[in-house]
Amino acid sequence: MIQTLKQSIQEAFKDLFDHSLSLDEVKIENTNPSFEGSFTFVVFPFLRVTKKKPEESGELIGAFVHAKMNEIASFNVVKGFLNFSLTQEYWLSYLGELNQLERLGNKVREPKKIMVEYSSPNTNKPLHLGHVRNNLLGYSISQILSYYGHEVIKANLINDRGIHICKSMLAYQMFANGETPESGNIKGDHLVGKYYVAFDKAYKEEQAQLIESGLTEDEAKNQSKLMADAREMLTKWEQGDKGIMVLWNQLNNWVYDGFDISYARMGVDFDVYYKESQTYLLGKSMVLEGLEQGVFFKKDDGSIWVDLTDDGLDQKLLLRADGTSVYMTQDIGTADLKYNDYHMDQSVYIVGNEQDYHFKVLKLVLQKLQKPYADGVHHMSYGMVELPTGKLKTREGKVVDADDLMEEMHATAKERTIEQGKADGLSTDALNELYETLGLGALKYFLLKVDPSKRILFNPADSIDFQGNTGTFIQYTYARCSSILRNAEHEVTMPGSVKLETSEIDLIAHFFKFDNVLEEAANHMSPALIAQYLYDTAKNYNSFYNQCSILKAETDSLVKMRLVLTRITARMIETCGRLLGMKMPDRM
RNA sequence: GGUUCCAUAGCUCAACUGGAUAGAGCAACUGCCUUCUAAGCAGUAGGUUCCAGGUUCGAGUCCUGGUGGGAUCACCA
Repeated sequence: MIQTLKQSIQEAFKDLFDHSLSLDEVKIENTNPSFEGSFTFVVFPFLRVTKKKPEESGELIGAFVHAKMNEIASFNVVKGFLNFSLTQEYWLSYLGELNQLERLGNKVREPKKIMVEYSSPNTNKPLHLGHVRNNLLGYSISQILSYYGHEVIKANLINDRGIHICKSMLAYQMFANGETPESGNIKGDHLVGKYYVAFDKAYKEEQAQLIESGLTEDEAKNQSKLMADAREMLTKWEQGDKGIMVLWNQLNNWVYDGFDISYARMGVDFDVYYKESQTYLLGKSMVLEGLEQGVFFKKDDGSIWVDLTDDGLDQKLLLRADGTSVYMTQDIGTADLKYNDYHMDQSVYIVGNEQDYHFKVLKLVLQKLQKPYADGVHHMSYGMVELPTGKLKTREGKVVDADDLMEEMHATAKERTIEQGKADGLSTDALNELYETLGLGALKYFLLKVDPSKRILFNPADSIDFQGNTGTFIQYTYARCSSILRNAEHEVTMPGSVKLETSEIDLIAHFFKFDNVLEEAANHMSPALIAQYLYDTAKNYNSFYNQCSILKAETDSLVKMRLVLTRITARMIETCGRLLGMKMPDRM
């Protein structure tokens, strides 16, 4: 349809102005809602070609296209904007097509194999709100890419080694008295996180004492026994010390058990797990290889660096003087391992924008090593979640815990449902499922509707809304559609000719935009575009619902057509909701 | 200080990548349940798009320079 319109305009230029335009030059936009019409062609850029005033040019082109295409009911020109309205017949036949579709939305023409790495937690503490945004973004982006037709591998890279892990291990040895998740009746990741915080507390006390005894801050840091112990533990770990390995495995397994529960509740999953402990050695060897090839250089103390000053960056450390690896080292190794496993076209990292620099370096390093996958490395950078007091910091207890948050959302959903008197007639199990669907739906929509690149300010004092532009509103609309479809006695098939109201045309025209939205969302990896579209879908439907009677419409044909509208709305909401990882309730 | 991202209604966010009179939600106010789910709908009010220039038919969007904020520039991960 858009294609035909473009061709007609192309012909109009040929005929009227003897000028050939490529189809790419002809841009069709959606008409601004405050004007009449559905599609708009802006003539301003072509005034040099038409050599006429904007209005006159618009009229000429409009008349030409109108005569040529019988889908076009009318056109109007406002200043340099040529607006086309389509006929009722066209919209009806389009609705009929939609009703036949197995699946809503076009697929990508050239599918790619894409790995999406997300979550990537550290095993020294439980997940917090920041991870929740990461998990939801990663999962949703995977869903969108996959639905659009790409082959997607969801990967989770677990940071299971390093000094931070040793800190919680050390504190566990010192303070835990052998506490286990069972004995303490505490989720494994929370148990380990507790000792990570305990380490920080003990460390701060130690520092305060040292400073009190007359040392400067720097001296105090250097003389810290706790930090020295942690470093020693890291060295022992790298040497494979038996006792350390046992402790390490035990704590990590507790954390994994905890994560599994949180992931399951969030509704996210992974196709493959990588662990830093399995990739850092590979990274080291790649760095040494690069050194041999002369891509990197060695400083006098034996540390290995890459010089990126020609690329506008600084020199960057790749391997410490003592030969131990840094963050970059393991990421180089992981990139290689991933590619050897899957040979994907693109490798997407869902990681916060605080690491923009890191990923710039990583990509450059891989390019310098002439890895075939280097160009496919893409950092999907997103904004941090912050509290009114600033960044989330587990060590300082300034954190919104993921499990607590999900539990609160569930509780609030329960409260609201009971308040509304909608909890009657459902079993306890069904109600619990509903609260979970509503609570998590509100949370997911809240985090995903925001442009990923922007940071989110989360104020724990004001709870996440259940009214207005919220997940609940979307779910409510879905439940409303379901209810109507349940009560319908007619078949949901397209009738013959019926007259469409404005609100009905608006809704159909809105469906028309979905292909475009899906493509944009996939190309930009932006669930926010889907969320926005979902909201508009619900908004349009509710407006229609309030203006038009569906089951009691004047004629059977009207009832059928409106049921089709309802069914497609429900499918659209369900489809888009799935792309965001949101479940839809049949009733609420 | 270098690099980089951001600044839109009281608050939280949009604006189809340069298009028409900058739109939603929350909060405030006014209507609408004997009728398919009122967690809804319709409406009122709320704006010098941080400031100053520039580019052009046209700028919240692009360029330059300010102001304010975030991130990063570690032998931390």
